[in-house]
Amino acid sequence: MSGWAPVYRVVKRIPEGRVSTYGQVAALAGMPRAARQVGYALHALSGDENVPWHRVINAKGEISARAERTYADLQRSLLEAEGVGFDRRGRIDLETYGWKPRVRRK
DNA sequence: GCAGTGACTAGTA
DNA sequence: ATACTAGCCACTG
Repeated sequence: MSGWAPVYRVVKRIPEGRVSTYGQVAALAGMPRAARQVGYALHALSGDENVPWHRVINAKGEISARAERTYADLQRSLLEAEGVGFDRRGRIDLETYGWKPRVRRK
């Protein structure tokens, strides 16, 4: 166990049907420049933890790709089950977005 | 302690 | 809009 408790606490605070970004979580956890570490922390999650890791996405409003694509698909399924909508490009719909993405959509 | 790595971001071309 | 680059910071070997 490492010092990721603040990160997990913040992630647990994300309401159902909403999403947050790595950078936002990092900032709220007190490590504004450690967005990458947030991803690492979630990856290190055993799964038994009660952490809604699927509500954390990148600044573009998309699900970040990782080694195994199956987990990305699972994340999308979990979000859709909570009522989070996706557009054709795989972006989260602004309706369910907690804040605006940094990049403009087409 | 140094080098490589990654579920990130912001900037530039 | 996409592709590449440079910072970023904690973990691993």
